[in-house]
Amino acid sequence: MLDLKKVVSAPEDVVRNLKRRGADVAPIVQQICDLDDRRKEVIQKVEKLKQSRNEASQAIAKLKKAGQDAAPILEKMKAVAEEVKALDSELVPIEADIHQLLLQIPNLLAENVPEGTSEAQNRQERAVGEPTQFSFPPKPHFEIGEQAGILDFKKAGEVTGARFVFLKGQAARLERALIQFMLAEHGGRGYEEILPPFIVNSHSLEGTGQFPKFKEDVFKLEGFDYYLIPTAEVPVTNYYRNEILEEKMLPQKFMAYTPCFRSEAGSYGKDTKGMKRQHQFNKVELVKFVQPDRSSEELESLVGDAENILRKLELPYRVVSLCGGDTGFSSSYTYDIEVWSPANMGYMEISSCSNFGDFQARRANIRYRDASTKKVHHVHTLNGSGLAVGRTLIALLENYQKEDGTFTVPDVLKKFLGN
RNA sequence: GGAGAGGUGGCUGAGUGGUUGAAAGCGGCGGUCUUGAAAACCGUUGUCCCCGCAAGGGGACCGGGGGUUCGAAUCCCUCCCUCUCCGCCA
Repeated sequence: MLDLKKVVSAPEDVVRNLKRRGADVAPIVQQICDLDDRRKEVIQKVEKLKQSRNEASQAIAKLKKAGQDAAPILEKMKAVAEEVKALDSELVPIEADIHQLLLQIPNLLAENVPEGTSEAQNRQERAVGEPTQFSFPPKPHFEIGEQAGILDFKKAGEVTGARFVFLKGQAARLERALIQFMLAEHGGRGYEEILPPFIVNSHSLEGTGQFPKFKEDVFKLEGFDYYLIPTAEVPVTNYYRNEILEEKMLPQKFMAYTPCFRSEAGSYGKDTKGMKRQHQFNKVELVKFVQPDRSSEELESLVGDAENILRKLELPYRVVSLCGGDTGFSSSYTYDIEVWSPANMGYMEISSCSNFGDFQARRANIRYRDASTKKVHHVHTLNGSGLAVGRTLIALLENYQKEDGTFTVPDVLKKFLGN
C-alpha cells in the first residue's frame, strides 16, 4: 500500500500518477485526507488527556505510598478516563477506514512505464529467436498431447472439472524435468530454494496485494481462513512479514517450485481449449528482497534469469514492458516474457517479472536496517515467473513438433528426464 | 480428537496492579587500554504515532483483540500460535 504520509502530503501527485493506469483515485484520496485530518485532531486531543492521566496516576501512587488520601484526584480522573475511552473508540473506525481505503489504491507506476490503456500499448523491448518455421501446418499442443495419449483433459473433467488435466507418461516426466531444470539453472545464479506451504491465510494475501480487491480469484478452503496459493509469490514474499532485516542480508533471492491455483473467475470462454489457462498449474517463482536503490537493476537481472531458461530451451520469445493500463495492481513496473506459440501464430505470456517497490513491503511490514545510518526502511520486493511450467510444456510440444505428430526434446532437458 | 504447559526487547530470562520500555546475562555498537587483536573496564543499545524548521516534548506497544481499574506485562474474557503426553494417521 502507499505511504499514508505521502498520500496526504502530495495527494495530487498520487492522483496524477494513477491516472496513467486509467484509474481515478481522486475521490478516495480526498476521503483519506479528510479522515487523516480528523484522525490527527482526535489523537492530539486524546494524547493530551492521556498525558494528564499518566501524571495523575503517578501522583496517586505517591500519595498512596505516603499513606495519604487520593480520593479527590481519583474522582477527577474518573471523568478523564471516560473521555479517553470515548475518544479512543472514535479513533478505531477512522483508522480502520483509512486502512481499508489505502488497501484499495494500486501502486504508483514508475516513470518509465509506457503510456497506454490496454495490452495493445505494451512496448516490445526485444525479440529473441525467429518464430519457428514448419513445412507442415503445426498443431496446437492439446492435439499433439491427446494424440500421443499424454494429455487427458476428458478424464480430468470427470474426476474434477473443467480446466484441469492429467499429464501422463512422457508429459508428466517432461513437466517434472522442466521443474528440475529451472531450479538447477536458477540455483546456479544465486537463488536459494524454498518449498513453501501451498495454503496461506488472508493476511498473507493482503500482504502481497491479492486482497482485498481480488478475493474472487483465489480458492478458499471451507471453514478456514485458508486459501490455495495463486502463486508462490504469496508465501515466499510473506516469509519475512513483520521482520526487520539487517542490510548485510540483502539482497535475498529465493526460488520456489509450487503448484498454483486460480479460480479464473471472469475468464469464462477464454482459452478454454488445452492447458493454457488451468485452475491448477506448476510454476517456478523467483522472489527478491532488495535495497530500494537497487530494485531497478534487480528487475533487469530478474528478467534475464527468466529469459535464460527460454534461451537454453531454444524457444523464441519476446520481452514487453506493460503499459500503465495493463500493469498489475501491486506492481510499479512489469516486464512480460512471451513465448512463441506456433499454433496461434503469436506470442503467449509465460512469465511476468515485476518490481513492487515498497508496496508489498509496506503491506507485509518487511523492513531492513540501513548499515550506515541504522535507520529502518521498507525493503523493495520483486518477483517473476521463471517460468510457468505448464505453458513451457505447451511451447515445447508446439515448437518441437514433427509432422508425424511426435516431438523432440531439447538436449538440456535430457539429463533431467532419466526415470 | 482427548489432557496439560506456555507465549516478555536481537537471543536467554526476571517481573509484587502504581516513575517498568521493562532487572540481569549474552549479543550488537562506540570508547579506554594495546604495535594489533583478545581480555578487562566505561558508555550505549527497540519500533510506531502526534506536535515541532529543529532542539525537544508527548502518546502507544510485553502473541492479537476486548474488558475491569484513576492506573495493567501483571486480574478477567476471547482468538491465534508453540510445546508435552495419549489416541489416530501419510
